Amino acid sequence: MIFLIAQVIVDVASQQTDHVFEYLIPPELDDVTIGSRVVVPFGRRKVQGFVVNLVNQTNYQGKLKKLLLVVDEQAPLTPELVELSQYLADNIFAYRISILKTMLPRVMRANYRKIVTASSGVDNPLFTNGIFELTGKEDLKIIISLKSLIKAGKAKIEYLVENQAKEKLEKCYNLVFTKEQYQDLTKEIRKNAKQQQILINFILTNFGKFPLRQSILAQAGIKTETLKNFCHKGWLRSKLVETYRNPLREYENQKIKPVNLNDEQAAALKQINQKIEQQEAETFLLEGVTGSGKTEVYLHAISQSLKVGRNALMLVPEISLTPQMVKQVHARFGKEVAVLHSALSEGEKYDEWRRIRRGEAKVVVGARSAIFAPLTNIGIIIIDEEHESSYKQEDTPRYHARDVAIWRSKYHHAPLILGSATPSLDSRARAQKGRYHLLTLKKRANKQALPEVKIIDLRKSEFAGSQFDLTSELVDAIKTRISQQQQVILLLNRRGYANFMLCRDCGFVLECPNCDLSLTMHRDVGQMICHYCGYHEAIPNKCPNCHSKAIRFLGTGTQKVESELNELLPLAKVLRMDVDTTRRKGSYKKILDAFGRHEADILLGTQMIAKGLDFPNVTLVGVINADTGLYLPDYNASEKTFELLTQVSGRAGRAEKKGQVLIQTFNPDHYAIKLAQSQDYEAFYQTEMKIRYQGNYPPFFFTTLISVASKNEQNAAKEAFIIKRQLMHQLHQPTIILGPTPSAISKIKNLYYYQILVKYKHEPKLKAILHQIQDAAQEKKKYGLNIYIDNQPNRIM
DNA sequence: AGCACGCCGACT
DNA sequence: GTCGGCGTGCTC
Repeated sequence: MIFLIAQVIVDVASQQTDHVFEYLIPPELDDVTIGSRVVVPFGRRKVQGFVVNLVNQTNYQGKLKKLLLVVDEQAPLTPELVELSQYLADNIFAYRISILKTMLPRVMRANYRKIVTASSGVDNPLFTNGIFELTGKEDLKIIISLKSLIKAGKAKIEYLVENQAKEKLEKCYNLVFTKEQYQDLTKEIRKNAKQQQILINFILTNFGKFPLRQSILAQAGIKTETLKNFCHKGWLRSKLVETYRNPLREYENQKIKPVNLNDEQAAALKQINQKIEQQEAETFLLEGVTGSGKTEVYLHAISQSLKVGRNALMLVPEISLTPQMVKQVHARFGKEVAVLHSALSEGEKYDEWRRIRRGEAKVVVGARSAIFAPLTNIGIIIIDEEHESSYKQEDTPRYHARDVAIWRSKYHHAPLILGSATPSLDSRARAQKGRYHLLTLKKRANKQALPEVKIIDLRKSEFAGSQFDLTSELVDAIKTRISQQQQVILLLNRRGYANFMLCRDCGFVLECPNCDLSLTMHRDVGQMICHYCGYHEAIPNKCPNCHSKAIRFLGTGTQKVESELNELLPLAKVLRMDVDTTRRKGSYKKILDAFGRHEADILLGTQMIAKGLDFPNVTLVGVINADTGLYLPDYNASEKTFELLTQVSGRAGRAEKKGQVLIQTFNPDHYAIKLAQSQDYEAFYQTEMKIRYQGNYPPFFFTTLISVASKNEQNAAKEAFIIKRQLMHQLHQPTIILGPTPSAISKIKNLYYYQILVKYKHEPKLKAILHQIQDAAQEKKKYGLNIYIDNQPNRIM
């Protein structure tokens, strides 16, 4: 079927352009398909766009323009992804173009340039080599004079759409003679030309395997100069071929056999495999205690999917995409694996993505955005640590990878596994209702007992040293473990040295001038730093308000605990891991590798150390303050605390040696902490559900958060009230509308935030109303009002 | 979004 | 007169 017209979503993110624009397909571009990336004329500019449909009829009254270019040989988006973008646009209040762009590697975003070229004979000092490139930062005067030149026909403006995606090329060598002819050539080579002889022998022994890539020849010890020489003599011909930047190169040639499953794992797998074979969509919630071997079940399910000729997609949280984990999957599935995560360079991401798109990779492992991997024929989707909040993107498009996974699972008639030791209440409740199929793993795979967890009541404990951070009990336990050459993980969910500066005379707290937050003291850099906007100033030595010397730095961070440990345990080596020590690329891996080699006794860090780490020599986990997240004004504060404590406890005693966990808290009777102690997820689930029911919170209600931001506090509040009135007008019982209230951090980067929370059970009209609010938001942006809509937000603070 | 058109006040 | 400020409307 030949189509005449392409329907295109153009790369202009705005309300008024958030629909298809139609273009004629010129005969030379008849390779265009649904999902093609194209360049089109748009007004007097040129923009990139994506073809979402091909048709033969149009309702458009004006004259259609023609497509200018089809950018890629193979359409980057599959028809499935094009369809998915429409579903998401309807549900997450984002422009379709923003969704299409997030589905692709960053290098496939167009680079737009505007170039003014002088006509021949025009000599104007503005131009260099007859060209002036507009960057958008020029003086008004310059723009005016350029415009008048263009008007007078003395210059032309050109709009360029550049493709940033570059393929890596590698030199490759082709044969030009027959084997016999090469054999004859051997005689022409002088006896002392060792390099040439090596090469000719190589050619003869590897005959038939050519063309060969430079990298392979180099591995065989053949020098570039010799190859050049042969090409010069006409004995070989070189050409450039496309190659992949391979992030997994270092893992090549390792293959590990699957591990046998215990009866629980096998029973779970059987249910999953059945759905893989029958090609039926079903969501499984795999609830398994830490160390129960969920990963092994995933790997078997992936094998099964490959066995029936289908592909597999697996998501893991960014933080647990450690080399350890990637290695494991790669060792099992070898070259069929593609990985997608933030540690890859843009080029590597692009190449891994292309291997997937071309069907060369059958197993994809990646972080959140890998849920858009252009895999076809998916047989299984897995989301590990499904409770992780990082699966929801925090800025637009605010998609949740879990929702996308459910959509894709239905599209492909493939099962979806959501795995966790501490499932999100949402998922667990759905399993209760029968919407998900619950599978449980209660035993640890290596038959190790769960670690023994003890709570230390900070209100009646003795402290080691002069500070009130480390109890004697914890420090003694650390000493014991270190004396036995074992290692310790310590969690403190706060970075910096001290949380805030307080003046004892006037009560002044040093705050960020741009945000509604106190500044954190970072002693190593001598600065008070805002953790939200990065503002910093020197640490004061007297109160900035009353000039009293009686100032105190209160609240403990990882830096302070680090120095206390150095004081109390001068012989112990401590590695600190938080945002401050892992900012540089690769430093994360460096710290973990060093700890793995036992170059340190204690790993002290924020929540980034709580998840997925597997160090067999760690037998003690200490939580320095379990209360940091407990009283945040958010409905899921208990859930997050329980999750964190359970996850971090799971780091202890993963091998033969029994683990021990010590949790320091001021709230030893809080249910989240008590149940984390007994590591009883089911009991926590039951308790928390009652509280959610009483408070009308998820999973009993759906939520949507609408926030309004403005430089002017009154304007933000006023707009929020207008929106509330609009909602009240159209929504009914039992929908609850809370607010507007200032957000928990009412000012960030000099913008004031007001928010409204809509809690609803069934509100079919809500989507339409929110779309109206979003449409109106475009207009209000002009007056400095930003309106954000977040469906099922992670946080409602 | 970004670009042009068009209408109105200010200034050489 | 015309320069240039911003409001308005369109892009297949």
